[in-house]
Amino acid sequence: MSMMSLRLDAFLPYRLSVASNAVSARISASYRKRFGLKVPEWRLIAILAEGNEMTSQALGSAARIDKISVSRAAAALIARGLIVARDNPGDGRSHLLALTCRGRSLYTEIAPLALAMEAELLANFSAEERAQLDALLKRIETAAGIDST
Amino acid sequence: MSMMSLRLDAFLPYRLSVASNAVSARISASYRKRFGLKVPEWRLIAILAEGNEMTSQALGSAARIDKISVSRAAAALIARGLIVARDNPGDGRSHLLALTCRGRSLYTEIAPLALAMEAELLANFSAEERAQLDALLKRIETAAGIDST
DNA sequence: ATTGAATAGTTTCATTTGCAACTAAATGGA
DNA sequence: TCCATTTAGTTGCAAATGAAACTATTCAAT
Repeated sequence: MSMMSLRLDAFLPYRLSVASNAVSARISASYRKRFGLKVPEWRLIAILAEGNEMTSQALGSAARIDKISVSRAAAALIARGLIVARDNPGDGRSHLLALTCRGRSLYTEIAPLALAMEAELLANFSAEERAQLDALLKRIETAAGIDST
Repeated sequence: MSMMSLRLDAFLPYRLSVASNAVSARISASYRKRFGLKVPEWRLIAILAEGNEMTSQALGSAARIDKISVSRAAAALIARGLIVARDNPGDGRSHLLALTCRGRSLYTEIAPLALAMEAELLANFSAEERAQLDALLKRIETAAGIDST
């Protein structure tokens, strides 16, 4: 039988891309419009808000953003006074980046909004289903190899 | 309690984007390298292979690609002789697009490869888990609104 | 029929992105 | 110590993408 059936509709990369784009279009458009933040900028802020100052590299690996995008996103955030860079005492090539007060305060504005939008999206999902989805996505990532720098 | 915890790591848009990018990086890089096809081009071929000739619009809505990208992808495929356009007898503004022999033969080369890569990715998933993942992704799409034109 | 609004598709232009080359600092040997 | 190599991060340039304007055709209403 030479008839292999590839229905695009049932093809994982397609499914994932469509779902991801649909979600992203909704949510990222919102913090883009309201706060002028692009996705990488928002991610950097979110990561910095979770902990302390860190280098571009650490930031990029935590937020899964390549170094070029980190560089550009950081430059934009610094220009807006949302983060600051200080020399890294341990390595003269890099800086340590941290949220400013304004950055942190922006974060405390966005985060609840982002969570609310996520909650709305997942309104019809039981806790178990959410956990399943999360677990399945993590397994997919692992299977695909964690290279998406 | 004013402490809302948004761990980027557990944030659905982030999770989806990372998973989608990881999968896409793997698979789309492969048919890009081997066949010189970009994602939209591959999608058009896959949709056309499923059925008969159709207009750009129908194609775009089936493949979830906006009309600009359809236009460009179709132009590229026509230039390579993988699809043909003929006047749409029913509407002078549009064309009917269909695979050429070469296009179909390219498809029969790629499709098994694509399915094999998908299978590899899902190797550790039971049939039930695959079905779950698929169903959950579809529900997410629906919840996010089917606008990702 | 004729005109005004809507639709299919393309093109142009501005923005975004990604790669490769670059600077600067650190590391690891001879 | 000095040189070669690696690593951190930035920048310049080319390709990709997206929004808005544009052309051509159809549709709807008079």
